[in-house]
Amino acid sequence: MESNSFFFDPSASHGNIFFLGNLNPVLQGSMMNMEESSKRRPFFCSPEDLYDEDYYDEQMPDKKRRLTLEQVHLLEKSFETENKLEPERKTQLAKKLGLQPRQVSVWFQNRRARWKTKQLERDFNLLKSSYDQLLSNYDSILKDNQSLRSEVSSLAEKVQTKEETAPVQVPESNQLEPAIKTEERLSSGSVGSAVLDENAPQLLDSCDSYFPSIVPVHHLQEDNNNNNNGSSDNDRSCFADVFVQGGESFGYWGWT
DNA sequence: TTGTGTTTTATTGCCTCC
DNA sequence: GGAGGCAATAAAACACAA
Repeated sequence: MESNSFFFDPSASHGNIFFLGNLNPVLQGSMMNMEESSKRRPFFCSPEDLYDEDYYDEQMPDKKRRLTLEQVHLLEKSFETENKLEPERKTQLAKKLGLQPRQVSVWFQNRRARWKTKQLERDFNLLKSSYDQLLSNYDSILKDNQSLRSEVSSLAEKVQTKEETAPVQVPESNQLEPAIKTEERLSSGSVGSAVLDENAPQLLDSCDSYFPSIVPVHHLQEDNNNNNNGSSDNDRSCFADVFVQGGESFGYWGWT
């Protein structure tokens, strides 16, 4: 079994017992009733007594004993400087704390495990907040997209009305083509966009998305198909065709 | 006081490195 | 093959509500 000496804190100012706020019932009992305990054994009168393993074996066989605050504090400090324990430091610490080297290495082992858990927790929270941020950006883009769409269709309506009431006079040879192009360009829901000109970023007929992790690719493909039919009202589908220039996306978050 | 959930100490078994 | 690390787990110690 491990050392039974840890109630002794060599660095404590009193030079013997380091009293904890949370002592186990056995110890608390012995402290509450000093007279009784002193009958059994002189109450930790010297460090040597504390190393008397036979005594502990009698009193608390195979019981786990918690480290004192002071011991933990020192171990924590040591852990801060280096979370791995080389043999020399282990023996030094063990000596200083009155622990078995094995106890020190076990403590470091457990401490690393705790640190890892905490780290995972932190990473999770970080990822979650980043995800939430993306989601809220996504929502606002959806809204923008929706309002732009309605703007486009209202403009298209206006243009159409204007053309019906006052047909544009064009040379005979070119009369048909521009009219068709206008229709095409202004028709909503297609992959192309009426609000984009040649110099504007072009839409890619692909599944590229700002949100690869949010919008599944197969979903985007379906949406694109719908778009090509010119009948989709799905906002996601519009978003799937995020503006892309030269094969690189650009957008809210400035990534390329 | 007791039941229950959490934390801490310790063990075991497996893996990697030298 | 031994030493040391890690994950999983046990069990004691502890906190706290009812």
